[in-house]
Amino acid sequence: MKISTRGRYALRLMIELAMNQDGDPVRIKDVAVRQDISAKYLEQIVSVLVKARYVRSIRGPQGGYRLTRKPEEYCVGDIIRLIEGDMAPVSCLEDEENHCPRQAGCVTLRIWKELDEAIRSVLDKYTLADLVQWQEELSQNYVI
Amino acid sequence: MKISTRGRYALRLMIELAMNQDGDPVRIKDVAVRQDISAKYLEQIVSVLVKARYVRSIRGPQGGYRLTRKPEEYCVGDIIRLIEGDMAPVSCLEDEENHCPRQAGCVTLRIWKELDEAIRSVLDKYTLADLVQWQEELSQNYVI
DNA sequence: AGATAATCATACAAATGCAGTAGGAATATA
DNA sequence: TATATTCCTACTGCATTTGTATGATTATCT
Repeated sequence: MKISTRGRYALRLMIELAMNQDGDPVRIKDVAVRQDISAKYLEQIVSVLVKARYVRSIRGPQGGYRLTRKPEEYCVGDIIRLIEGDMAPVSCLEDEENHCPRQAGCVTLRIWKELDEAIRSVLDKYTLADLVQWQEELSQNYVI
Repeated sequence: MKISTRGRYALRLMIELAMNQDGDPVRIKDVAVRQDISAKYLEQIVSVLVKARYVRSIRGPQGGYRLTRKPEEYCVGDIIRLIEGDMAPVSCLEDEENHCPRQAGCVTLRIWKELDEAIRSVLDKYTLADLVQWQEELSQNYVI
């Protein structure tokens, strides 16, 4: 039960954008180098973010990407779920209503629901702003 | 990020065994029918449980499987992890020590650690005895 | 002893998802 | 017009998942 590279890459990309919100738009190529990710692969990932209006793209030279909102308005769970799909640990819990015919007598479901809640609460607890702040704290430690 | 059928089937199998601890050994065939799982597939899963000494097998006619310990001595996480492998949400957290070269400057790691903890705490919170009890409560409700 | 009922072992296979690679089209800048 | 960037889509290799299939082994019962 792993988070895929797509989800993790998307989050790292979003952190980079959040940290450069005041400067020029951020190019995929640069992120790819800094984060050691295939640029072509990152392109596919960012295109999902663009379509969801999480980021805005600027084409042509001096182009790149920018967040459309403030970092504190993106919670980690939103980004992960957008790229990764539903994060429910079992498919019974994906939709609003459970379609599993066994659900009435299924005691394991109770565990999965609790697990789902736990996962959700961690992922929805932090925003990009938190991650940016941690990153800045980290960098400071290294400079000193 | 889903729990596989193998892990879920294993848990349901273990619940069946826990509920029949006093009676005859439980046959795979019967569990397969009741739980609507391929018997041959279940055989493969149970063999892992046998090798780990989570259950004992009795061969030949009137044979089947039995728990080796009391239901309250199996926590859900143990069963899931045995069948499913490590449940850490990222591979960096699989081993005792993190081998990722990026770890020192990786802020997302903090999220994944917290997520790992949350998952672990839910899965390790309940034992087979809890599940058996819930199952019995459920059945009662239907009888009345 | 022999038929039978169960577990045990292993190989195979179809489907799916993951993690990219590849090639080029579209667009904006200088 | 050359260039730098995003955008689009197809393809591919690999691993994992979810089983099937076949038969060997072992114990029981008549």
